Amino acid sequence: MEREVRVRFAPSPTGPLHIGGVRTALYNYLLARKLGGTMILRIEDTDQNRFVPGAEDYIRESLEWAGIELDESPWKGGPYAPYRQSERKPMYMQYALQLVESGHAYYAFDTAEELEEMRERLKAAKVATPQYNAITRATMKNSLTLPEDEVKKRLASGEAYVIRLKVPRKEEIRLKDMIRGWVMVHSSSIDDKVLMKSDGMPTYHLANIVDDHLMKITHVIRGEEWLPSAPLHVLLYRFLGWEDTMPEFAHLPLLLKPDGNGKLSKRDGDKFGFPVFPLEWTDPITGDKSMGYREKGFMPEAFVNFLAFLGWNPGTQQELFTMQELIEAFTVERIGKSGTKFDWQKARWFNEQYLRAKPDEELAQYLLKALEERNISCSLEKATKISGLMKERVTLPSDFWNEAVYFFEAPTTYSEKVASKKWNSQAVAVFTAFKDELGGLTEYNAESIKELLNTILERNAMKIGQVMQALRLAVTGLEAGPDLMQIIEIIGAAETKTRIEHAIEKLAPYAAA
RNA sequence: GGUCCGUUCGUCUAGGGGUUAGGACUUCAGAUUUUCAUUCUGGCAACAGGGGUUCGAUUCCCCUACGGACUACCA
Repeated sequence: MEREVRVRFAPSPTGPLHIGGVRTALYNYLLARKLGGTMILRIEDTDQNRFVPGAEDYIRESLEWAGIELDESPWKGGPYAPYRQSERKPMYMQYALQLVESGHAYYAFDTAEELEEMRERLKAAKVATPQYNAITRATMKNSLTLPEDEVKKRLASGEAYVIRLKVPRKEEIRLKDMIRGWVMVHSSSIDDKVLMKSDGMPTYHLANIVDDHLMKITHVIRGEEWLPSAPLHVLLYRFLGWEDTMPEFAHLPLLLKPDGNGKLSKRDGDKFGFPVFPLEWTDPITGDKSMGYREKGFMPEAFVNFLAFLGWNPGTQQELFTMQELIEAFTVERIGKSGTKFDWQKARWFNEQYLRAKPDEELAQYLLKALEERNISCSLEKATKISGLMKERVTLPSDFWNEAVYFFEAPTTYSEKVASKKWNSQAVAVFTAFKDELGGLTEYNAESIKELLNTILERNAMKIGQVMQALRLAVTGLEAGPDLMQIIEIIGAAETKTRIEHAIEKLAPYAAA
């Protein structure tokens, strides 16, 4: 009984998709592609109260950016459309009614106050888990306790009601999870979950089973937070008569906070100083901004590679994977069982690796963009050269500008440390000759510049190590950076001359000392 | 509280009845370099605890501890 593999990612549009969600989507995608199956996205918007404008677009854009392709989705359509549960609303009631008719569900008329009262009562009676279940339902207002004609009357009068699942009192429910193996839960620990809400919408529990069945889903990969309700879902498949085509389940370990307490949440981004969302998000109500990996300058390939390794590994020493390689290497069996703490350092490391693998000319685009924003003109050739010099020392694309400002702007301040240690009259003598002769070079490049410097040093009976730091100081104002001769080549003879002259003037007190 | 899930270096993890318990990130030291970074070499660093089973347990079983999730007419 080999069915065509169909997996789905089913987020609800209640806010920005967080990286845990992206990882879930990624694993679904990897499995689908690995097995030649279909990747489906379904929007779970059965809670109208929690709808957040823009969230759906955010989900689409995030997945697109990450390179997770959808074969069927609300935006693309597909053979099982619609792919928004709100648009599928008319489909659910019949299944709920089917369950009522077969005796596996019932109508309940209890008000919110009555439910609250019941819970309070049970709590007072020291019941461990106050819930609407096989025992307590006998004391509530539902079609199990009310006379039949009373129920009909209430229904006919349009009174608000919900449909609840009639969970068996004593039954061992077994569930096979691809990651955890057999999980056993007793039905007495599950309450009579609401299937249809009083607003006519199904709850997640009903909707996801109905849709997964109708959409012929074969594998459900979702977060571990769903594990406790998975037995309930098994029950639903059974009562609906769909047990033989029930999908396989895989519950992913959670993404945890770096300090090891609880799952990674929205607020952690600000707290720890790294993004927890793929894209920047502005809360439509509060206007609060949350940073995103894309805006931070992460490359989608690095982001995906890093995410894939949060809870999964190929079992080899290889760490850098393209999406295609991930697809080939991915297996559910190699997903870990335990929660994974988020490691920002490692995330940065992945981005560095990807950055360094890029050709200089491509990296130059980041620099060019930063320059454009500041109205500084620069040729592609020059930007490419600078990028090549900088690539070993950047983590994020923004570093290209941050670390290379001195290529475009003369220093206004000088490192005090180097000035006091290395700036002296002998060095100044060398630089004075150096800057004057620089313009006379027939061939102007890093090599000839170095040659010139060496010649002058020889004349003064000095060694290169005695002046390099000071020269760097004069040209860049800094104490560290890439090869200085290359910098001087890129900056040009005239500009270098000006900078040295300026430095000699400004640093005169040090030379005198 | 109850139910369920989990626990190998600080972090991500490999491994699996007998191993010097391996790698990566971080960190430290050395080498190279005009500096810093890179690179290279090397170092520190782990099987939560207690019982079993076994000739032998980090690995299998149980208990404890700790961590986490869930416990809504939210997903």
